[in-house]
Amino acid sequence: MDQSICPRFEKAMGLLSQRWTGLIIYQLLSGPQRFCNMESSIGVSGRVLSERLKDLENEGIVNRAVFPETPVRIEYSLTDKGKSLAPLMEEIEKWSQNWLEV
Amino acid sequence: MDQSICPRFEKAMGLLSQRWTGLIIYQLLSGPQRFCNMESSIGVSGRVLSERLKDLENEGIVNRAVFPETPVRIEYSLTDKGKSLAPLMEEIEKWSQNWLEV
DNA sequence: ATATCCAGTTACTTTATGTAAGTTAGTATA
DNA sequence: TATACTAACTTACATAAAGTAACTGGATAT
Repeated sequence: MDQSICPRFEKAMGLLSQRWTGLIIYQLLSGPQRFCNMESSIGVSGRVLSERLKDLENEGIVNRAVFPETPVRIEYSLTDKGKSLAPLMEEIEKWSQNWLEV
Repeated sequence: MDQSICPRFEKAMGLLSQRWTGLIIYQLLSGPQRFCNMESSIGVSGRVLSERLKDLENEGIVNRAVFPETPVRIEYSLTDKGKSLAPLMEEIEKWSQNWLEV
């Protein structure tokens, strides 16, 4: 294994190539979301969603806000770092529309 | 699980979120590569590299060319569909440079 | 008292990936 | 003739990641 690939690029790929991470970010680009909402709209299991949201929070990509209502409301949203992924998501969208069949 | 996410986008994400797929495409953007070369430059095991290259060939993203030399030379390269991922890779590169530490 | 809701967590199963050795074909070397 | 070397895989086995479904806890509503 030599040094040819930029470590930042590798890290970014490592993030995006985690299963569900891309879809989670994509969903959050349309606004803050609740846990149960993401679970059903993305189709990811609670076990993994919980894990991914923690990772993304640790990476500074996702923010977690607690509203002590009844029942408790917790909103996940994108930080600036997270929002800065919008152009990348648009590229994926464009490519998928130009090159993929349904 | 509702219908909110475009199925093409989901498929694109499904491809990119396979471990190693992004790095394989990224490496191939710099030109045709041989199996043993990718194995060492990316750091992926032969078992998975073989699997990924077959998948990408089936998707029409990668082309496999056999040169009957001794020992045999097999070159993997990107098809037009594969090359069309360049802008997306550039976005990942840009984002990683702006937002990630090494 | 029982049930409901959200946001998770836990235990257990299935799938994906890593590791290291083996295979095949064509030379080259001893 | 026998052994060795190379590239490109494949196979068998071990470990890690993800899926599934049941469960928890606090606050209410029936």
